[in-house]
Amino acid sequence: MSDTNTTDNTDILIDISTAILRAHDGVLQFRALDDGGKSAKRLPFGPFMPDRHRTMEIGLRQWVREQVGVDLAHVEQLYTFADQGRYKSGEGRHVVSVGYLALAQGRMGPEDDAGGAWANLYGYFPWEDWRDGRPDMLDKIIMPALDKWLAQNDEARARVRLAFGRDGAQWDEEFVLERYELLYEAGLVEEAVRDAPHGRDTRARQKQTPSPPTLGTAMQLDHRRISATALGRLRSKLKYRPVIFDLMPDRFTLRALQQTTELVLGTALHKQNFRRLVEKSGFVEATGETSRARGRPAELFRFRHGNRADRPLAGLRVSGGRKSSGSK
Amino acid sequence: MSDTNTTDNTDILIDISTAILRAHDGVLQFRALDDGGKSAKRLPFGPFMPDRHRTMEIGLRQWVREQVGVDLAHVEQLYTFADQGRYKSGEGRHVVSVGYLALAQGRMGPEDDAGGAWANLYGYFPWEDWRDGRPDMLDKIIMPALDKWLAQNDEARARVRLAFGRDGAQWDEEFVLERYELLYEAGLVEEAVRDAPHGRDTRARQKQTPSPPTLGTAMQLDHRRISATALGRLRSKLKYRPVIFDLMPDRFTLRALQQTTELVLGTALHKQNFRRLVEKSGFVEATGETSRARGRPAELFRFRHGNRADRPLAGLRVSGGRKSSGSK
DNA sequence: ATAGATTATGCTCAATTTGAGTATAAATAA
DNA sequence: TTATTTATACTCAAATTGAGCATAATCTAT
Repeated sequence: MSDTNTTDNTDILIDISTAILRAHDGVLQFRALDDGGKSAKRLPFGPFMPDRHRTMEIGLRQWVREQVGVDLAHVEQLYTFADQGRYKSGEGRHVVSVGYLALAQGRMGPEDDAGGAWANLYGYFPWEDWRDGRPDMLDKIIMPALDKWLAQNDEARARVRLAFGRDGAQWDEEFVLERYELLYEAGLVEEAVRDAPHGRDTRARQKQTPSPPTLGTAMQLDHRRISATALGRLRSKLKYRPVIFDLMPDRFTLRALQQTTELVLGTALHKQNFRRLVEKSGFVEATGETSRARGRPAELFRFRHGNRADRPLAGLRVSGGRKSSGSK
Repeated sequence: MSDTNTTDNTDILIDISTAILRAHDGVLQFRALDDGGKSAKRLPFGPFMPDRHRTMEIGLRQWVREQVGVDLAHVEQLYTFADQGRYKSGEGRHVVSVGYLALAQGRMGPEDDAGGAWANLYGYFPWEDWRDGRPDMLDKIIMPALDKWLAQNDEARARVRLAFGRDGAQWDEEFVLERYELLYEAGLVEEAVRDAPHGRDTRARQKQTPSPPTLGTAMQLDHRRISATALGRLRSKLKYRPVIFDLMPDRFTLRALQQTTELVLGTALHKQNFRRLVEKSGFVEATGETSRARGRPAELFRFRHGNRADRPLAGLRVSGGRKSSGSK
C-alpha cells in the first residue's frame, strides 16, 4: 500500500513444514526424515505453490503424503516465521516458513516406518519432560548457563523468569517455544551457532559458553523451532479442546488416556482424579469390553463424538497437582 | 523439496494486515481506514518486504505508523490465510495474507483520529454482542438463513451446531471466526458475493438467499475475516493471560475493568463476583485514589506488573454466569 | 492353591472455588 | 432530605478440586 515502489523486493518463497506427533508406546514421537548422510533430522516440508495448492493445507498434505506417506487427522496451522537469519535455504530468495501441527494415532500400518521413521520428541527437548520430576539438567546446566548469559544481557531477565519459572514464578508447561527461543538467543542450542557463524554476538557467545551447546538435539532449518511451537500449542489446546482423543486409538483404557495426556503435558497426574475428570467430562463412553494386561483388567472406552451432547466442548482441565511428581 | 520443478510458480506477495483494537467509551473499536470514495473500510496493511523488514512485525509497525500513526503496545500474530479467491488484489500475483492483532489504550492523543478514525467493531459483527442478551437477529435472520443453506449443504450441520450453539450445544463466544466463515460460506455476508461473482455455487446462493446478505458491514479484502480472528483470539486469550490490562489506561476502577472485559467478551458479568475474581488474582493493586462519577466514588487500581509475583500468569477466568444476561 | 504384585475402580473428606444473592456505604441529583 | 446511583462487604449453598484410603480383579511366583 501507499508508497510501495516496484524496486522493492517482495518476492518470497513460502515453505510449509509439519510437525506430525503421535503417542506411541509411552513415547511422544514426531515423524522425522533423515536425508541420508546429513546428521540433523527434519520435518516433512515443501514449498507452497499457489498454482497447484488452492490452500496451504492442501500443499501440506501433498508434501506429507509424498515424503512420509501418512494420512493426517487433525491439522492446525501454528505460526508463520519470517525473521531473516533463522532459515538458511541458501538460494538467495527470502524464505518464509509456515509451521503446522498434525496429530496421528498411536498405532499405524507397518509401512509408515520406512525412511526416517518416528523419533522421540523429548530427545530434542529434554528439559520439557517433568514426568519424573524436575529434570536435573535444568539446575545443573541450563540455569547456570542462562545466568551467565543474563549477566551480559539483562533485558532478558523478565522473560527468563517467566519462561523458566524462576524467582518465585511458576513453571508453565505451555511456554515451550519461549524457552526454546531463549535458549537459542543465549546460544545454548546448536541451531544458534549454526545460523550465525559470523552473526552479531558471536564474540559474546564464545566468551559466555565454555561448554559447547548440547541441549537436546538439533534439527534442520527452523524445524526444532516449529516443533517447539507444536508442543506448546498441543499442551495448551489439551486444556480447552478435546484434542487428546486424536492421539488415541479407537478404544482405550483410562490409563492409556492418562499416560498420553501425561506424555504430552510432560507432567504426572493424579490417577483417581484424572478418572473422575474424564468420566464427568462426558467425552468418553464405556464399551463394555475390557483390556487384559498385568493387573486388574480395565474397561475400554471410546470417544463420544459430541454430536448430540450439550457440554461446552471443553478440554481436560487437568491441573497438575500441587507437589512435584504426582502419585504414579 | 523432492520433485519441485522450477516451472512451478512459487512467487508470492505477502500482505500484513493489523486489527488494532481498543475499548473506548464503552465501545469496542478498531482502527479503520477509508480510502476516499470506496465504501468499505479497511485495516492498515502493506506488503512484507524482506529487504526492508527484518521481521514481519517490523514491517507491520512500519505500515501502521505510516498509515494511522498509532504506537502499538501488545502485538500478536493471528493467522496466515492463503486460500485463493478470498483476496482479490487483482495484480495477478498470488497474495498470502498474514493477520495481526494489536491492542491500544482507550484514551489516546487527539491527532490519531485523522483520516478514518476508529469504528465500532460490533457494527461488523452484530451477532457477537450478547451484553443485553441474545441478539434478536440470530433467531430472526441468521438461523433461518443458515437452515435454508443447510438444506442443500448438510455436511456443514455439525459445524453450524458447534459454532452457533444449536441443538443443545452452547454458544461459545470464542468461535468468532468459525461463525464468520460459516456465514461467508452460506453467502450471508457481502464479502461472499463480492469474492465470487462467477464462483462455483452462485446459482445455489441466488436460489437460497431471497433477502440480500446484509449481516453486519463488509470490509475490504479479507479484513473482516482477520478482524473476526482478532476478536476470537482476544476473547480466548483474556481467560488465560492478563491481556485485558493492555486495553486499560494507567489507572482504572474495577467497574471500568469489568466493562472492558464485558465489551471484549460480548457478555455481561456478575459484578460482585468479578470484583472478587480480580482482587484475588493479584493482578491489581489499589492506588489510594478514587474516581468521582455518579454514585459512590470508586477506588482506582493499577496493574501490578507481575515482576516479583508468584502467581501463574493466568487471565481472568471469567465464566459468564448461568443465565442469559447477568446482573447489570 | 496361595501369597504377593499389580492395576483398576470406588469412595471419603476437607479446602477452595463458584454462582447468586442480600446488605450496607458513599456519593450525586431532585 | 429523599431518591438514585454506584461501590463494596458479606453470606451461603453448590460444585469442584486435591489428596488419600480402601477394595476389587487380575497375573506371577512359589
